[in-house]
Amino acid sequence: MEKTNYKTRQNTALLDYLRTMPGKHVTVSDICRHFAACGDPIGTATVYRRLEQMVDAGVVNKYVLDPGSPACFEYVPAQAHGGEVCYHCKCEQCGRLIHLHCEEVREIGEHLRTHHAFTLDPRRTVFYGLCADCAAQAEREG
Amino acid sequence: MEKTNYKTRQNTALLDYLRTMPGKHVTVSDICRHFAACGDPIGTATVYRRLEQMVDAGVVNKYVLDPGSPACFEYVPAQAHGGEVCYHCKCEQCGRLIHLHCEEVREIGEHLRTHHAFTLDPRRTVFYGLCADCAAQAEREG
DNA sequence: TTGCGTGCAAAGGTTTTGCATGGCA
DNA sequence: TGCCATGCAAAACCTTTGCACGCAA
Repeated sequence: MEKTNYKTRQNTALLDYLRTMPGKHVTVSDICRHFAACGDPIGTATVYRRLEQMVDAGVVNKYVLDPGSPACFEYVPAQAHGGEVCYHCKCEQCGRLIHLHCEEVREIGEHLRTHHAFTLDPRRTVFYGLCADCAAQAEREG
Repeated sequence: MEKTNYKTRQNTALLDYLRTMPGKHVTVSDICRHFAACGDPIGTATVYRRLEQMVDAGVVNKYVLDPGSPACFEYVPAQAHGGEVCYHCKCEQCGRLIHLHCEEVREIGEHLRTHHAFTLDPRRTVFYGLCADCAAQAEREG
């Protein structure tokens, strides 16, 4: 269902920028600040619109943390497209993003489909929680 | 870290209302509309403030789905306090929210903790994908 | 009487949308 | 030339906060 995709300066620049940091997450304001600093500014609305397209196309992942705080976007490396899909764990404390390639984890998708009639979308699904460091710290603090 | 807790009309009414629908999701505007219709209105700010307290106390769960759309709140039945949380599947197509109480699904948390040193937070984690109906429809059209 | 709880209104922030202009094809 | 993409500004939205008043203890 991808719409037309003109090759504009902004479109190309945005994708190139995201490609330089696969797996890293950035916010819309991060992106706008970057291009503004480069002397090649891109409008906020345009960034939102292009990003939404990329998410639909599966090229970019979108993560929603808290309401009020901006959403995070992340470029998905090419090898992950359509083949090696990975899940993500996001630490609520330090924001660290952990990639999962474990087969056991992927089985959850199978379980959901067969037992719950639900087709899981790994691109959109994020496991939230605490990473080892932050969990240990929370443990100490009580 | 719970603060003082006066027994006010609003506080009691809100908790009573939530208790009538354990496991169901409501938004802040849902709540306000309900009490306004009852002729016993409660201010929006108050609802937010009391809800935040209840979340801290573990009496209520808060789910953040999409930015822009309101957060969902859910009363946690007494027997569930302290661990018995459920997972959620959100259909990207029709927006339907499905509750999961399956033990197999919950095992994913165990796996993540033991094999990936990640402490899963079920209250924040939402599985995105397609429900049975929408998946079937996508199949036909695709 | 003390101090928290309440509610209104306004602020704060992110995201979306309307509309005229500019650029790709 | 036709039409989509862009960008500015304003709107829409949820949520938080400031402040005066009311009510529980």
